[in-house]
Amino acid sequence: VAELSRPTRLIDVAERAGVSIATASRSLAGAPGVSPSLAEQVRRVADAMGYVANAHARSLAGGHETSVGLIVGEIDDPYFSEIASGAIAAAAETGRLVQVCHAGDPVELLAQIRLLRASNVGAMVLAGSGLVEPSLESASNAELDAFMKSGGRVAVVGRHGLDAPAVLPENVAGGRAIAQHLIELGHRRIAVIAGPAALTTVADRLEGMLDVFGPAVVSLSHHSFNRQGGAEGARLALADHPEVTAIVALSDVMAIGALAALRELGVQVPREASVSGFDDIAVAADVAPSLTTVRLDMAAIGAEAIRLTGGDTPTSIGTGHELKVRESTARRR
Amino acid sequence: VAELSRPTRLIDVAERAGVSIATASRSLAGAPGVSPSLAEQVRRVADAMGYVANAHARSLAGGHETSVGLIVGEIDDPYFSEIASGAIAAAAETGRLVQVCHAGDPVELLAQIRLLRASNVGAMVLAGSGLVEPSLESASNAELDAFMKSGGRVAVVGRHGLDAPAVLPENVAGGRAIAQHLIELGHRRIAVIAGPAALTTVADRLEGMLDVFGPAVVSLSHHSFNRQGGAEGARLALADHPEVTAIVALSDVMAIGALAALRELGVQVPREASVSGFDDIAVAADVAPSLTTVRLDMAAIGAEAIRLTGGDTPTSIGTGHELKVRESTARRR
DNA sequence: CTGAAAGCGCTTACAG
DNA sequence: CTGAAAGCGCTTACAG
Repeated sequence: VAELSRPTRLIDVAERAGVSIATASRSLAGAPGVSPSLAEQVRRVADAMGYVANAHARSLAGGHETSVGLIVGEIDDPYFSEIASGAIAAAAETGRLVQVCHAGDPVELLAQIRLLRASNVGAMVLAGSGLVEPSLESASNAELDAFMKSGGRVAVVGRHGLDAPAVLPENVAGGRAIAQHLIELGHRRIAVIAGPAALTTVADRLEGMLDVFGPAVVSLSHHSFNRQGGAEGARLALADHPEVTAIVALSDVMAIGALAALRELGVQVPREASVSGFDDIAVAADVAPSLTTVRLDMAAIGAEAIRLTGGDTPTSIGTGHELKVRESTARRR
Repeated sequence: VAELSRPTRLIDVAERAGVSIATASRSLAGAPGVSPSLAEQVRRVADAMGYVANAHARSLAGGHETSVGLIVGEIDDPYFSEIASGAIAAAAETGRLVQVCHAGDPVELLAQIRLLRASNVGAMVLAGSGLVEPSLESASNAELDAFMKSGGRVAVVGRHGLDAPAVLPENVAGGRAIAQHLIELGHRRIAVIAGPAALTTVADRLEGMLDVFGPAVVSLSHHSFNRQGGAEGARLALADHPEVTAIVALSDVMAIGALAALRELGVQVPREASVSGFDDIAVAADVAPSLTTVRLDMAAIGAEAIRLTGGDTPTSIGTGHELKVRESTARRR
């Protein structure tokens, strides 16, 4: 097939097909103004030559973008890798490629948005959480606004201070559901282990929980949104409040860290303390004990976000949630 | 900062700095032939304007590539997401962006390589396994060869039939290590649950294991390289060979599936049967029971692969392995 | 050391 | 319906 030392160009296809590059371009784009039979023939030639348009030239010339940028906190985190998986699959459906970037703070975020913009992606998806304090987002939002004004499409996951279509995970309702579950099990001395207070995701989940828990929360602390943070939170909570009967983590990954800490401390779950998570990452059902959590379906969230960058539905959509009761929570003894 | 509705261009910077675009280009590239003070001034202006070069124009004009393609099986799989995480971080060190693609079979692989090539990435990393049967790789290898001939850099993870620098996970040695461990624990009736026989990764891990196990293997079956495949394998193995005392999965994800199946069947691990995995994904320590496995350090593998696309070390490198003994394996009773 | 100009591979008005 | 030509934003020989 490809014996050439450089990719086949449009002009190669045009020559072989005996047409101008303008006609070749139109034929391959399916643009009007070419006789159907000629277009078909050009397409056949292009196929046979394994031709794929140079994305840079196409982009520079003002054609359609084939690449979309996806900004996550850490692809390593199952929450984000499941979103990315859904996004990559959805993008592939329309022949688009996904550029994945890490951005853990506002400075990195701004840098990545600029890089993505310079890379001339057609769209960007912000999968990371929005920030509670708007001023911290202002620089990156200005850059995104400029991107959108120049025709770029943006979609966000969660509550951002940005006028862009959004996929809204049901964080408040999910928080309420998990809290309800624990209250029904009789728990009244509860420790909440939260992620960074700066994130809207954390604020929303917390809001739903505190709504239901009310005074049952005896301890609330903020930690990194990872395994380590969860372990730390669990140790601190139990040290300061040994009377706690349930530990509520704001993500599954944190809950898994909490579970590990409790194991080390010799605290039996759920006999001596219930533990719950949030997200329902794939492995939540396989840890010990299996984790009671709120399912968000991150793959669907990622796929929807990609679709929002394609269509002309500038609205926001939710994606549901579902309480998953497993072994890590039990009636208070 | 950016009030414009379109990104700042080189010509904007040049005008503001009072120089030609040629001089501006050289200044920003750090190319020789510009007086240091002028270059410094241009850089200051560019910074102040938040200028980032249009990657497409740069690429078309023959400048350096800033994007690298990473082809994985499924980003959702922790094995690959950990590789991707290391790769993205390493690429960011040199200001490069990573395009992540899914390719589950030779046809998809060929399509993704072409798309990546058309997208004019400067380098590609094949993170998925090579294939035992060379003819199945020939089409994609031809495309990769053409890419390399035209100056593209390629690095692969694992044993591929391709003349490119490679990061070689120690699959054979790792297989031997885990097998040794089980033999030392006294197991002599062992079921091996492997991934697809078509993959060199599977062939290599198997080779190391069978070397040591010899006739102790009473059952060997191939399944999908995922949780489902592991569960299926465990059920089949126990149904056909109830005398088995150890189940060896060829990846942690498969082992987690096996653990789930055994739980459903009421088989106690490790009391009634030992179970081992391979890879040491992050969650291996947190499942129930925690998983004995071989640690490969995928993040390091991903980072090394990216580095191989940058340097001029066209060699192959290994990245070590380490037996991690946890709760899922025990002495035969 | 600096600049004018060609060219990368496309797409899209503009002519015919 | 088809083609010649301009132009996207850069980089890099080629002049000076």
